[in-house]
Amino acid sequence: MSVRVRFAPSPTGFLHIGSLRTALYNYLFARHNGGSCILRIEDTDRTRFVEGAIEEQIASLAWAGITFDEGPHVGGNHGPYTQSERFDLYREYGMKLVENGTAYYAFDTSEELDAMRLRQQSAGIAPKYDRSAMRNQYTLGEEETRRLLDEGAAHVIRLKVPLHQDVRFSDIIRGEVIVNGREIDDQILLKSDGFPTYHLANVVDDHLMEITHVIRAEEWLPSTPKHIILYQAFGWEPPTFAHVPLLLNPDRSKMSKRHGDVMVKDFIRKGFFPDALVNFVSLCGWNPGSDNEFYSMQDLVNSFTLERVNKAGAVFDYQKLNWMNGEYLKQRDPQDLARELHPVLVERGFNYVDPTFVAEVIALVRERVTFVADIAEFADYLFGDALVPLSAEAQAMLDGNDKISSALDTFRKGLDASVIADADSFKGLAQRSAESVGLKSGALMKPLRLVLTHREVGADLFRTVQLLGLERCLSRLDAFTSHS
RNA sequence: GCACCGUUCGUCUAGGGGUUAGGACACCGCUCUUUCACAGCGGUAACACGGGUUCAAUUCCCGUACGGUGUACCA
Repeated sequence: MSVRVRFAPSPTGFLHIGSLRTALYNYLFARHNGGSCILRIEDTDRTRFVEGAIEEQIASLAWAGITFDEGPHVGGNHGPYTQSERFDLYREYGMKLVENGTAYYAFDTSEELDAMRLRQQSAGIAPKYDRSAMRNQYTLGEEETRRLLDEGAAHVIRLKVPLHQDVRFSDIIRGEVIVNGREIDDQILLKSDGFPTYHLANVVDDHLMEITHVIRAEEWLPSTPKHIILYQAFGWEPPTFAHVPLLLNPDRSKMSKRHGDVMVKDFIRKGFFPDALVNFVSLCGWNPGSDNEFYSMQDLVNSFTLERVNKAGAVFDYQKLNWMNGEYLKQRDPQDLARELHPVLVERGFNYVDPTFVAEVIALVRERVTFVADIAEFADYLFGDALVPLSAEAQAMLDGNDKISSALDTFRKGLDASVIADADSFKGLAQRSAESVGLKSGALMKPLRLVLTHREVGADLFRTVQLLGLERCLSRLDAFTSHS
């Protein structure tokens, strides 16, 4: 039987970075095994539905290079892939369980349930549906149940959990997990609005869609026994489970927006490369047992196995992600990067944005920044004529320093096309200019950089001068001279 | 509270009965250098604790501690 996995988000908001990783692991596992990766939308909670969320999540996944073989957007033989479109199915399967005695009607109001939990809490026992004390099919009797149903009373259908039975399943990542039946709640399967809960819909769909491996976040581990019971109740073979560890905040709690950006769209907006993000995220909780840290999507597909997924949660290290993006930045084709940077430059109103020129600037400065867009700020003096104001320290260094002024003046007089064309000529001129006032050439470089770029740090000054061009260099030197 | 899951440098991790416990990010230092960065070299830094089992345990077992997740008519 060929592998079939699914990624099953709910359309309640933007795609979370943790979800991206879960989707990625599903995708990698499917590709690695020549199987299918299915997208299923779990929108059974009508109150939490967010307009446009499905589209956003699919787009974020696609941005990362994660595509699906079946799903609401691409079709397939096991559709529909949106649970709200499968509404009737769940009722039908829920009723099968009522008929075979593994599920039952319950009529309790939420107030009654709250009261029950309160009672249990104060009695110091675990909150759990009390089948023998609440208002349900068993306590009310067949006749009364029938009557309530006939008169259209609000009701739910609950799973009848076998009390005296250990539930066990094998998780690829965790190993054998055993839970005592008495710990498991009589989960609601069908809500009073007729919609299924996650638990029912999930099991029914995974079975009907012939899912072989359920790869999902660790937060689902505690409810997996319910799902196993559900499979048993239906008489179905459960899929293989693999619960992947959580992505964590620095304080080791479940990763949330409290500590920084967590939505994929935030990472896109910040300018991360999709392959850098995918590379980084794949290594949060998994590694192929090698010291190499750089993997293309194809590399990941080739080496991914669930057996090498870690058990413990991983703190999401933004700093290391930045580093990795910088590494990708250094390997990208400058021409491609120029295309990406262009709109940013235009938006900032720069006028030196010829693609070839921009690519040269990128090649010069990219090892100093993390994102392509940073280059617009880092090398603004190359893209436009307006310079940022000099810092106070820079001003102090240049002001009233006769030696430097004089050396700069000498430099300006000697600057011509031939100097700009050749690094040695440039260095020679700088040296002569400096020595003319008894300075070392190094002592002139900083003032020169300040005058030409208004920045204290930057890339190689000769290359910078070259890219600036003679005209701009002269006019900036002149502007300095006329001020001093 | 109860259930489940987890625990190797600050972080991501490799490893696994006998190792100088390896790599990466970050940090510190040196080299290079016109600055910053890159690169190169070097450094600080970890097996949560207690019992077993064993000739030997960081590695296997059991506890404890700590942490996380779950405990909804949410997923």
